[in-house]
Amino acid sequence: MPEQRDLRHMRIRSRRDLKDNMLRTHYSREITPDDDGKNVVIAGWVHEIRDLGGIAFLVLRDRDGFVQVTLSKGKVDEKLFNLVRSIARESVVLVSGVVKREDKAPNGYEIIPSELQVLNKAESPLPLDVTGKVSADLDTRLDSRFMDLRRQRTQAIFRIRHHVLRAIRTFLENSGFVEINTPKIVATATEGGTALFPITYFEQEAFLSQSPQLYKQIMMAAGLDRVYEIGPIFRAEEHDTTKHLNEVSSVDIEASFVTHEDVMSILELLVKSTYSHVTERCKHELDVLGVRLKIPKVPFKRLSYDEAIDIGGIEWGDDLDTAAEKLVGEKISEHYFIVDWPTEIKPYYIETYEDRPEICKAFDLMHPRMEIASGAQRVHSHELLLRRIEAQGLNPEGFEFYLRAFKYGMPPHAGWGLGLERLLMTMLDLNNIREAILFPRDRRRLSP
RNA sequence: GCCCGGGUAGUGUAGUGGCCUAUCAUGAGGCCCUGUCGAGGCUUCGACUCGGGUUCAAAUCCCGACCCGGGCGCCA
Repeated sequence: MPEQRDLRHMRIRSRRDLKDNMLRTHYSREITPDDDGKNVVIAGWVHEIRDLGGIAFLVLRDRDGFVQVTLSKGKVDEKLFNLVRSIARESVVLVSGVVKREDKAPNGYEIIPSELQVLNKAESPLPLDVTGKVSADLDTRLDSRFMDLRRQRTQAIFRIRHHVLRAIRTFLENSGFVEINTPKIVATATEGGTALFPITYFEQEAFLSQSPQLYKQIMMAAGLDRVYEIGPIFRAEEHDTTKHLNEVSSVDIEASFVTHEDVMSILELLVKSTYSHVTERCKHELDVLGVRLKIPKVPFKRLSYDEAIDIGGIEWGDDLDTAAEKLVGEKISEHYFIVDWPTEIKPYYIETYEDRPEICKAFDLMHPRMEIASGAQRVHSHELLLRRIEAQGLNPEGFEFYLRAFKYGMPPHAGWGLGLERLLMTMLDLNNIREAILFPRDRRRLSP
């Protein structure tokens, strides 16, 4: 059983052993001046070559940073010296050599190479400048996203995105949430408003999911109590702004035996803990982006819809338009909630106040720049839910799979959905939401 | 979809009727240079989105198409 032997072999390997079997022995950050005299193999991209005639410097870039490889004429093999001078930037190389402590070198050390392999040549000219000397338009950058991601700034954004996701998962995990995955190919719309992307599902009509709303609610009937999902949602709206995308990453939670107030606390604590985590773990990245994070204080301000429209200068029953959103944002100037929305402008599945059915237990989480999340206490009575669906002019037949879950013991529950890209965009003060997603899908962009 | 602005070397820009065989930076090619770190010096290469029109003359003005940016709308 050769496979079994391999598996056993794998299991006893330490990290060190594994590394010995890889092309490189060290990432740039793993080398210090104290490694003076040590043999290392480093690998990465040729960031720059500075050829001074008698001495040449190759700046090698890997995931973690830069390493200077120094070649002095007469001290290294002449073939190697000439090879280095001829390599096109952004080519992929493997360098074996000795670490030398050197105060004149950028990190206090440099590599004196004994061998250099060009693993893959890069064509020239490059589609955009990686070093940061010349800027490029977002459109140009997105066309060559792989190259754009080699730039420090872009990479910083996506490393922070990784840490934001980690922080969210850790927080929800510690709060008793179970991660789930729900279908992205669906048969019906979740709610009335937003447009859906139709797709062909064998001989049936189907759509890309606009929200996991219905499925996460069904999970409340499954008795999981607290669930969350981080996944894509699709909206076929023809919007063309710096804060909308047609494919978004949504962070959704749903929890049983709680009120909308409870999930609002969870949401504000999650935002706060995400900011803290990023502040602690992404110092370098924040520095690259020139962002100084202020960790928001909880509880966030609660603003009623009535107060919000008063500041925004709009009529009762209207949703906040861009101008109103801006006015309120400027006035509050930190994260806040808008609560107690008119029932008629929110979806059917939101619970109304018993004494005032014209307003409902919905909330939006706002950053001064824009909305970043919305949620509510849900209707959990089958009878009431059916009436609300009909009242919104929707056909209950399409919701049969959903309504069934409310017939056999559905607990009271509440939840919310948070736009990951908007969280990132507001956190890092990015001016376009497309900066916060690797391969944005918008009205005109379907590739790469 | 509407309003406004724009499209110039691989990239980012200057140029609003003749001074444009088009500026600057970056890059690429060649030469010089033994401590660069946005290396430097000399040198060469490389572009007016497309189609139509006005004019003696168009990168520049007009019309149309396509594309891009900003604002708004749509949208939770």
